[in-house]
Amino acid sequence: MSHTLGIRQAQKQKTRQALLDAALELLEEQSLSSLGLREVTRAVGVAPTAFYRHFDSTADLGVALVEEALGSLHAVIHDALTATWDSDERIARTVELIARHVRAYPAHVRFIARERHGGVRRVREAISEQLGQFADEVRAALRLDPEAAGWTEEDLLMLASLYVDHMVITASAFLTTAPEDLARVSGLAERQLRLVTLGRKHWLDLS
Amino acid sequence: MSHTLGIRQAQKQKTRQALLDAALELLEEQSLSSLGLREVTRAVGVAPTAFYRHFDSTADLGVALVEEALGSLHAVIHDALTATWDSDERIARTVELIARHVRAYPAHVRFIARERHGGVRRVREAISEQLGQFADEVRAALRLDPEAAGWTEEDLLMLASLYVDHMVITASAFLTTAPEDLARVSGLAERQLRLVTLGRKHWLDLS
DNA sequence: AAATACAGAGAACAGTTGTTAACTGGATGA
DNA sequence: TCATCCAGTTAACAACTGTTCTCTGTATTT
Repeated sequence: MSHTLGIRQAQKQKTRQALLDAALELLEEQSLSSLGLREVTRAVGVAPTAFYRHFDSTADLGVALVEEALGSLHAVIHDALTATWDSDERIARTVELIARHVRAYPAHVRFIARERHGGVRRVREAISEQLGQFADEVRAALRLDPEAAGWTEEDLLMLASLYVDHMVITASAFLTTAPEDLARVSGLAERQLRLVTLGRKHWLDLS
Repeated sequence: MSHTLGIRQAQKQKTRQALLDAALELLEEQSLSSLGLREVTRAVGVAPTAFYRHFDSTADLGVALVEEALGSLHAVIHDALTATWDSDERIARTVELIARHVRAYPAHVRFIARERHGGVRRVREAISEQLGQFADEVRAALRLDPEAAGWTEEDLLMLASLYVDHMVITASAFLTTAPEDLARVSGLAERQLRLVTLGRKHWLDLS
């Protein structure tokens, strides 16, 4: 049911995307709070004033980038979690999934890691909301597992948050690791996940 | 053996500290990569050129801030880890220690969380080095525990990294939490630590 | 075919930035 | 006491910033 865009709107979206792409690249070596609107338009090759046709400010652009970087991940996470392998293989595949994603979209990952605690309030809030949503989706997926019997929703969310935070940390670690050390980082992340999973198995032993 | 500084050097250190303090405050609502040298000197009330008597650039100042924020923490961490309470109380006290530190030095904590993945390479590296050192110190402390029998050094470092990362995340969470929700965040962090500790207890069950 | 909407261009604005050079005046050391 | 040092000042620079207003040309609508 996707309505074909007119020439005009199509061109507009193209410029908008060019601005987002240019910004993302410029953000590889600086933070959003130092990104200037002129800098972005210069990189794209349009007049500075054209920026205002798409965004109110660079902060506004940042919020759009959050959507671009995290919006499409919900489906991926859902698939990864509902696949039912045995525990150890599931861990290895999850870490591999993260590694692939970082390789495919390094600039997006860097942006999220950087701006999660960055200097622009609205962007922090947008990221926080998305990650909170991830945690809740993970919690829902964990609920389906037989092992979740006896767990409170609160404790499931506690575990889900641990997983999500660990995912972000791992992604960021992949980003700053030289190619020859990637395997070491993978191994580290896997063992950490295995330890957490072990804790999960014994959570109800006596509480 | 601390040699009394001359009037001259004393005054110099005083302005230097004033620059660091002003910068730290300005950094509460922006990132280091957008912090201008004139901005800092204006806040202190000295001429812009005076800045160069103390730092080459704002990146240089950032590295100094890392030292100020994390340098004094090694001793604190050491004390917290060698104290021998039983496990659950130890966890509660650790989380409480973090909460206190965040309340006492919020700007320092914010700075570290923000610049850990921030836009200035040298500062990222300085933080990474300090956190890596923390992890190694935690590993050494874990080694002393009877429970570490049978553990490889690699696995101990794996666990230590998990603790350090969790500490940073928790500190950052305290920072962005309204006073009435602090208890909830404490509870969450404690349960996560308890789960990790549970995994630790069963790590050698069959590997 | 004519009227309108609107993405982008152009020019100009006041204010900001980092950095250089030459200077001042009080603490320091001979 | 006198020469030296040096933390901080003053003034000036070219370059840059976000934002405003006015204009243009083409796609869209009537």
